[in-house]
Amino acid sequence: MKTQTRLQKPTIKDIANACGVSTATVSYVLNGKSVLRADTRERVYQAMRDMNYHPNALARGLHTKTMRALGIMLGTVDPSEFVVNPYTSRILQGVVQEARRQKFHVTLFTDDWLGADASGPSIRDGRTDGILVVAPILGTDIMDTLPEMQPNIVAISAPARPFVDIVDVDDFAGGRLATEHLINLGHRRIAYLTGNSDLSSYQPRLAGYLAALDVAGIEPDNRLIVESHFDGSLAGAQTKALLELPERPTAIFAGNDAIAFQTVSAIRDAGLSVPEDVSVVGYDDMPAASVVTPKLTTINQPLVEIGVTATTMLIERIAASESSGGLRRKAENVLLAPKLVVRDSTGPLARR
Amino acid sequence: MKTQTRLQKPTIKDIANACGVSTATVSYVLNGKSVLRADTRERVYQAMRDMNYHPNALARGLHTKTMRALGIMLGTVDPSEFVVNPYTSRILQGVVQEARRQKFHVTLFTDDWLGADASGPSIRDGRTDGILVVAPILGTDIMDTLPEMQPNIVAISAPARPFVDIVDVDDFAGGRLATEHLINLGHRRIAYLTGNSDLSSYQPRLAGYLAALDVAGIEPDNRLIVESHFDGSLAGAQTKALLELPERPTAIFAGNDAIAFQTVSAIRDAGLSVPEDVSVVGYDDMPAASVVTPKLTTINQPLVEIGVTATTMLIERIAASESSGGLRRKAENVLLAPKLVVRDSTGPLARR
DNA sequence: CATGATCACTTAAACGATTAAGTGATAAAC
DNA sequence: GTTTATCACTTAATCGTTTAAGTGATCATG
Repeated sequence: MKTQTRLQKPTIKDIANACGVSTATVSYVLNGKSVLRADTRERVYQAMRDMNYHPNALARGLHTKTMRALGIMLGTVDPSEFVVNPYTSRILQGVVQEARRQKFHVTLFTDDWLGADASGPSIRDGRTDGILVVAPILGTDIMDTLPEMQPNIVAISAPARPFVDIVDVDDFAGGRLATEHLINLGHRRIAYLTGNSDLSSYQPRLAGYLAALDVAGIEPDNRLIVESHFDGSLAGAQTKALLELPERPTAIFAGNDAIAFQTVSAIRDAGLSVPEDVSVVGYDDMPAASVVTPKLTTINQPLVEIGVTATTMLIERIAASESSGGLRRKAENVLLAPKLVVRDSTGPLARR
Repeated sequence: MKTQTRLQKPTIKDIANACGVSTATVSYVLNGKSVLRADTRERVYQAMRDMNYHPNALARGLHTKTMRALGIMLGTVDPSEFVVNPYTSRILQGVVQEARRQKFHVTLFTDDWLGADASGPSIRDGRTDGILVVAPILGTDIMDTLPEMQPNIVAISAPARPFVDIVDVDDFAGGRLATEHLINLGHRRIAYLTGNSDLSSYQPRLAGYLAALDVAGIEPDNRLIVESHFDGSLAGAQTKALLELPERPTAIFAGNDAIAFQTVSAIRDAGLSVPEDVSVVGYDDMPAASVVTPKLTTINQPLVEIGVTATTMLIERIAASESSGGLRRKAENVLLAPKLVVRDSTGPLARR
């Protein structure tokens, strides 16, 4: 039984036997933590190459308690959608980019996260050193339960919590930026087709919109503030309704580009043109925004940068917890600024 | 030193001690593989809840040699781009979707894959049960070296290899489909702005284009076959050149939608219109294709389905290798059919 | 020439699970 | 009343590493 042909992967023991040294020695050449004679080292390397040996990450991780891997918790209801969602996929791009630079792998958790009980198994099972929580839907309690399961957490686009680092784009600034732009063009009746109210971006963007109006001395009109949906499905009908108001808006601030596209279509369907009759500003600066006609004025969010920043912070946190033996660091809170991208869908208020 | 306060995560031993049973018993309640008295089981569950215990996946995986995790090898040069690449990101969506259904996690490997030596460490270090190789660039040798490092492999959009399952879209059919459509509209001078020749889709699509011409009795014209780049950067100038030919093409088959967008722009810049003067068909059916003017006729690839299929096959393969003790299965080869999506950028040949 | 350093390793105890084999008690069978 | 089966566990080996502590040889020191 002992002399069966070696079909199994070789272990450190096989290498040690082949070289006539102990497993400890092999481990030391692997990790370079001890002084070894050059010829021993070379002999071991040679055996590794000959036998096509690669260390087992589980055995190593079991002992060292580090895997050089980050976990990503997909905050959306359907995690597979997360990957193509233009918003989250660019964040993910930043994450992978920075993780790669620092030689970390990235694991997408596929568990169901709804309900505190269900959450947790895989985020603390040792396969990752820390986790990134991306845009959890509002109303879930994961942000309360997670930090005590896994201290190495950085959240993106999430409500603030003690002991959890947060990275987010400044939604207030974004809402204000878009609205100010329209005000500067002379518009005063500015409608706002908001995004979903169950996302954390809802409140601050609305506040930014209202703040801009306030500074300009414009009284907000509740009929001009309509809760739309980020998938754009509601925007057509809602725009139609807005245009049929006694005093119709001369500008529409759309909660994202998908809404903006539908808004533009609806405006045209109503026999009006963009931006001559109605200006439209979007949000997100998706690739399609620069390719449609008219090219969309929109708010660009530094999404890749968010991913990079969050990843940098998480890896820092992991390093800190390794050296400090798990002392809780106080939370950091980073807000990145969105940028206004002026294209062709906005123009000065037409004199009548 | 032994009586320090328990700040560490509890282990199976802690649970066993707390309940006055052996660790084996705790393990059995965890895995339900042995008959236990109901009250013992309940006592153990209670302790787990009280102490907030979760099993360590590394320790478990070390013994069982399975992690319920899939690895993804990003075949592109820059893996972070992979995530937003409209092609690969939809495949990834299918992968995550199916992995989630079967309760597998998905790990994005961030290693450098260029060069046979560099490749390999993490794909066989035990952290995943199998790997998916997505669209490796042609000319790399990973497809030769990988299978012997990790038998559980399924490749997407990769050149065929013994013992490696391949899932791909039928590029020949796609090239023929697009060309036939133009031929059916009466076109005979049909240019082809190909994609990058270093990708495996190049040859079969070109063959499909030529086959369609051949069936229609059209002599291929080398001046009409131009190697472009998938990022669209070359297409503008190349289209301009095509339009300046003595007998200019009446239709252009673009290697992908990005190329098609630039082609349409260039046609307009030349004072011509789409589809009246020149028909354009794209490839990929990106989201933007249905949003531009004119809406783009294009070839839709079942990308999500590719991801799902590949993942299903990989998980089957993993299950098979677990039960058969690593016997090599013969390779399967699945080709999925692309679909023609007719929109507004193609029209019948104008009578002159 | 005993003492201490230094070198180049080896020994052996972890890490946190799983699981085949063993055990003692009770119940059923003959 | 001995044997056998069943139940409900426990014992102990194992998975493949890491690493603190130990060891024997060689060399320099006072």
